Amino acid sequence: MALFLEQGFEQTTIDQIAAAAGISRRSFFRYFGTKEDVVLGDLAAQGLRVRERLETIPLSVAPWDALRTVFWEADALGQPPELMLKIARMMYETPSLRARSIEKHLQWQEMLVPNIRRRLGIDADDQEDPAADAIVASAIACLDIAGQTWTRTDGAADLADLYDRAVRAVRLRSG
Amino acid sequence: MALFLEQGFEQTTIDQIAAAAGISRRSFFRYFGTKEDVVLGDLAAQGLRVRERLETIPLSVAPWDALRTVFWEADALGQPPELMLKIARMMYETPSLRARSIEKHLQWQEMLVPNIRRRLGIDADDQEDPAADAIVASAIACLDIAGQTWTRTDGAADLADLYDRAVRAVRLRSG
DNA sequence: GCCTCGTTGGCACTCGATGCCAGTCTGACA
DNA sequence: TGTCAGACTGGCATCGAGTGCCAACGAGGC
Repeated sequence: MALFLEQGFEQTTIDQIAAAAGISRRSFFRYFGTKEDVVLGDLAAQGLRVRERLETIPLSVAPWDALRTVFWEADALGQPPELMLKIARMMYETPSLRARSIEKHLQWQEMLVPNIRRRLGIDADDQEDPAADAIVASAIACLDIAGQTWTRTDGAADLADLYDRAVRAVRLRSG
Repeated sequence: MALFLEQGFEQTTIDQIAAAAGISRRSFFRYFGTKEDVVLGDLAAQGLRVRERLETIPLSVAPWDALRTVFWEADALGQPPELMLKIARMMYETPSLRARSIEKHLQWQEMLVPNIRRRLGIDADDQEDPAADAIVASAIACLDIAGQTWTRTDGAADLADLYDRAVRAVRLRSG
């Protein structure tokens, strides 16, 4: 990660990473399927945690409220904000990273939709209703936008607050 | 495209495409920056058209209504549905294609947000308001979900109708 | 001491993508 | 008609990501 931040993601080769980590190039690919996974590896595991947490929330809670809750509990940044900001900025500026992160978020989608479908009372074998998918996709989009805005303001604004404002804008009748 | 549909996107090499097109491998990369561009090349141009069309819609029209209008006018499929279905299915099933298509849609985002900001009356130099970004991102997410649902139902449902249902689900107060 | 299994590293290879250079074609111009 | 510029093309070399295969090493069980 230090190498990435120092000289850029695309400019850093696997050879450099392997050398810095004291392992062989071949071993690197045993731990990380792709170069992007070094940065985005947590996202997959985080998705699992979000899903598990979502299951514990009563089905009576409306989709948007339930999603809002689980997003921020599973967040658990744990890293110093200054570092997070640098990583986030790299993510938003590197096309391949950005694409992969969205791809990972699509996996979140698959993990969360079944629960949201139940929440909406949609038949399990109804393939045609886009409601649950749309809500989850929009919620994740808002999460993404919140992060993007957060980086744009150099971390000045509060992430959760930005998310709320994003959701409000999307769902406001006057929009 | 025939090669892709026949043997799959990833299984098709540039050499095969070049040979089939009667050009050299090197020339291929002069026409298409990447292999994905063969499938997704239109998306970029389509984005430009969407933006231009959006500019012609009075600022008094609300964001969601304006976006809905421009999405379907710039659609212009023009292809037989059976073929579109196969291509769409390939797009949703091939990770690299899916990632690139999302990347292209992110470019749409950048193109459309300024107009939506004006529509919402947001100051041009207000970096912190996520409203316009959130609306555009959600709308594009709904478009994506509509397409995905459309493929899942083998093209049975109407695409525009699916989009409307997706948006309605997202914006419904009871969600 | 032997055998097994998991981890590792090296090697070769495929494939996407890029830079460089030389050849070809066309159209303008004297 | 000869020539010159510029666009298009192909071939070549190269880089970097990612994969398959096999041999070597080391820890632990029997």
